[in-house]
This record gives sequence, structure tokens and C-alpha cells, in this order.
Amino acid sequence: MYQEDEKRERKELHLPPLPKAEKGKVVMRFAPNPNGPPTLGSARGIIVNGEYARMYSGKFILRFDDTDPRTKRPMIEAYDWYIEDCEWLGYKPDEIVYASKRIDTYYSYASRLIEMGKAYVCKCGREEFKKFKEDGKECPHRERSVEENIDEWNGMLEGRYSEGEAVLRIKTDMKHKDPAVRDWVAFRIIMAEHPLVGGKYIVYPTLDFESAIEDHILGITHILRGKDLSDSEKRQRYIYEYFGWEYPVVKLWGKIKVHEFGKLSTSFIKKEIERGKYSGWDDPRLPTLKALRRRGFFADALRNFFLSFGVGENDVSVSMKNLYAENRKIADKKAKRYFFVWNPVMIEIEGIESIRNIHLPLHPSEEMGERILKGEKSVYITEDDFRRFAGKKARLKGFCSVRILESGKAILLDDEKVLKRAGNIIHWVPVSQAVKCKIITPEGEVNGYAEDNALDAVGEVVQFERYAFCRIESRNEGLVAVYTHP
RNA sequence: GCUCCGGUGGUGUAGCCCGGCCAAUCAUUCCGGCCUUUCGAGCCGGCGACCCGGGUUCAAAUCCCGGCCGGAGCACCA
Repeated sequence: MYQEDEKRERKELHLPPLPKAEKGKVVMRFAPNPNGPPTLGSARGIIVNGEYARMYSGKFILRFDDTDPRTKRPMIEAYDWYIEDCEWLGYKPDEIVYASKRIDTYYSYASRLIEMGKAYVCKCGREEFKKFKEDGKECPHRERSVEENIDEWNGMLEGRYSEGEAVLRIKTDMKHKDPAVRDWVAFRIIMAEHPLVGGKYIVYPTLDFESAIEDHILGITHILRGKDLSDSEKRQRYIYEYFGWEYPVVKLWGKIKVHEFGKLSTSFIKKEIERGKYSGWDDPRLPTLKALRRRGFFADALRNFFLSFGVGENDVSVSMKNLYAENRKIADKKAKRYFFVWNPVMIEIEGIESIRNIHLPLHPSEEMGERILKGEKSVYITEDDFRRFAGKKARLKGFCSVRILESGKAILLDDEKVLKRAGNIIHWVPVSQAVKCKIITPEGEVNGYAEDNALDAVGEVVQFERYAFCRIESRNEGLVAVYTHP
């Protein structure tokens, strides 16, 4: 136990202290757009933000930045999926905020900015404005009076304009050295039904505006965001300055790429699911948290995996092998051991006349009790072993030593004649105890027989000896398991 | 084109801010050995890195300049 704590302690050190963080006063948020299910990438946001909040006894907020019902249309089911996965990962949000339900609030801040002369309604076309931006020139709408702007803004809200005809821009500096900062858009018109608030609004805030206001309202002290959003701070600071607010401490991190999953976009996956290529969002081949959970990964493994990356700005390109290693450390201690024989071949052992109960531990080192296998004449072994040992001696683990003949027969030997040494000990399943077992792997299905004792382990992550860790999913017509990793 | 960021072994990471204790940390992968209850597990051991070039300094992975390579933003997307 003491060692456990010490290990955990060391792990914590992976997260460097946050600048200007005071115990009990830190407020962090994870702000996804629920336009798809949480993925491996989401996990990093949840874990690192949640971990920091915990580290400083602070607050962890889950905020849905769902303010684009068209281009990044939220998926109604996904809201709850995020909440579930936060909890599964061990970071239950202290507060949950839905941006789309607080749009009126954003309007009021927008009005104030307009009244302050810090925001204006712009009716330039995209290309038109782009030109002004590139040239560092102000567009004709920029210097109109506050009164005119108030009127135009109300016009936007009332539907005087259609999509694309008018936007509300924040005044920054048209000569700012970074073109990305110049008079950015705070609100635009989108005539689309929103999954959560329906057709209540036609004017929606952009991420930069919504996020800027929310971070202040919620009292966020520290923001962790991808470096692709590094311009946000520069843009949002203008608003903070106009209102006299203090900007949170920002830490950027690089993007993360997992070798095994190329660039699978949410929309692409969605299409493939509809086409039937994937069985659903929890298809084991997908990088969704649902899939990982189904495969039997432990939340702590995800946690250690992501904490090991720290919060640097360099991009991370990593293999799932690293996650497997983290998971294995946990699974190895918890998983019961069973025999599963793939590509089964039946052998008959000459010399076995009666059935003997073979007692095997459910775990080699942890106290988990035992399982009983019938030591009988007919057993299955995997074809791989059959080929490897045909004509040679092998030991059926816990049962007996045999010489395997090409014919499919086997001859019982005295134990002394076969050294019980790693390398010649194989696993087996008694024919009378064999249950069909299907394993769903990322590469396809693997079929064979498992010992019937495994029927008791539905829902658990087990280790099929000499095969892999798997999560046993169901037991209808035989067993169905999902492959976790070697 | 403009702006910003990064570059430590196969992979990830510590160290860089406050130069020496760094012939560089930890993990993983890979390789080898051990294990008469498994294994791709465990245990033990091993290989393996500061992008390049200048400069500052008694001393540079650490500071400065230049180059090269990589990433990001310049959306009425998040």
C-alpha cells in the first residue's frame, strides 16, 4: 500500500506546477463541442484539466461550446456521452455549462461593446473583408456611429439580414502585425435549427466570443488549449481589456497523433458507420472512448498515458503500444487467467483412462481462488502448438506431459521426461468443457474454444493465457469477447 | 506572403526560465538472459539522444544570432 502511494505520488509529478495557481482557487474547464463522441483526444483534455483542478483542490467545469448548429452541428446524444466519459475517467465535473443555452447573455455583452464603440456590424462579404484585412485597411462600416450600429445589431437579431449579409466584429487593430487578430467576427447569422435550443436564435456567437465571455463569467483561472488556438488569446484579450477583466493564465499544448488511428474525422467515421463499415461508435477499431472502454481499457491507464506527455507545445506522435503498456500494468494485476484455444485441434491422449480434476489458480500471484479443468482424454490445443510440437514433447499446463503425434494422438509421458520449462508448456481446453468463443479484434474475428469457467467472467477483463487480454462481453451462444491488447 | 510555436535515443518525457553537480532522467519499444504455473507478463541485463553552424563564457542541452526541419493560425469551424 505504501508503495502504491509512492508510485502514485511519482506519477503526479508528471504535471508541472501551474503558474500563479493557488490551492483552492484554481478553476479549470474542458470545453468540447459535442459534435461527435469523446475520443482519445478528448480524454487528454478531460484528464489534464481535471487533474490540475484536483491537484489544487479547485473546480473542474465541463462546458459545451456548441454555438454552430451548421458547420459543427452538435449531436444531441453526445452531450451525455461527454458527461459519462468524464465520470468514467474519474473527473466528474463540478459544473456543466451549455453555451447554447446562454446566448442571451452573450447578446448583452455584445450590446455593451457596441455601446462602447468597440464592436460594429460589418456588411462586407468574406472576400471583401479579407482584402481589407490583408491590406491593413479599415472597412467602411468600421467608423459608423454607435447609434447606427445599435440599429444594425437589432436588425441582425430581428432577421433583417440573411446569412452572410452581416456580422458583428470586435474592433482590434487593422494594422496588427498578426493578420489573424484584425477585427475578428464575434457573431454571425445562422438560420439552422439547433439540436438543443431549436430555432430560438438566428445570431450565434463564434467560439472566440463565447469562450472569452464564459471564461470570465465562470471565473476560469487557467486555460489549457491546443496551440491551434493560440490566436484566441490575442484576439480575446481585446475584449478583456475593454471590460477591464483579467485574462486567465494560458498554457498551450501540441497536437497528439496516435499511429494506429490515422486522421479519422468525426464526419468521416459517421459516414462509415452509416455505410456499415463500423458497427457503431464503439467499434473496437475506433479511437472513441466508448470503444476503448468496450475493449477493456482502464481509466487509470488512460490517465497515466496522457500524464506522461506533460503539457508541452511540441506535437506528440505516439503508438498505442504505450497505452497498452500502461494498461497492462493495471490489467495484469486484475485479470483472471483462462484458457482460450484458437484454431483448435483435438488431440486424444493415450494412457488417460479416468477423469481427474485439475486445479489451476485464477491468477498466478494475486489471491483470486481457483478454477477446475477436467483432465480427460480428449482436449483441444491450438493448431499453432500442434504444428510446433508434432513429434515432440510438450506439457499441458497443470495437467500432464505428452508426446504429440502427427496423427492427432498423444502419448502420456512421465512428468520427469518433460522439463516443465517455459517454452514447452502449452494451454489446452478439455473437450467436455469447451465453449465456443468469438473474439472481436481490430483485424477481424478470431474463433475457437474457451474453458467454460470463463462464463463466470462476463463483463471482466481477463487474460487468455498465451493469447491476449480481452474483455468478455457476453455469453449467449457461447462467449463473445473483445480483444484488448497483447 | 504575414504571424506564432516547437526541434533531447525507435517512441514519449525530465532537465532549459535561474549555464557547471548532465560522460543527460524516467517510461516504452527493441535485443539478450532467467523463470519445473502461462505469455507478447514478471525479474535481471544491454543497445540507444541534446537538429546544424557560429557567438558569449573558465564552462552551454541550457544564453544570443543565423540556418535547416516540423507544426499551427491568417474561416461568418471548433
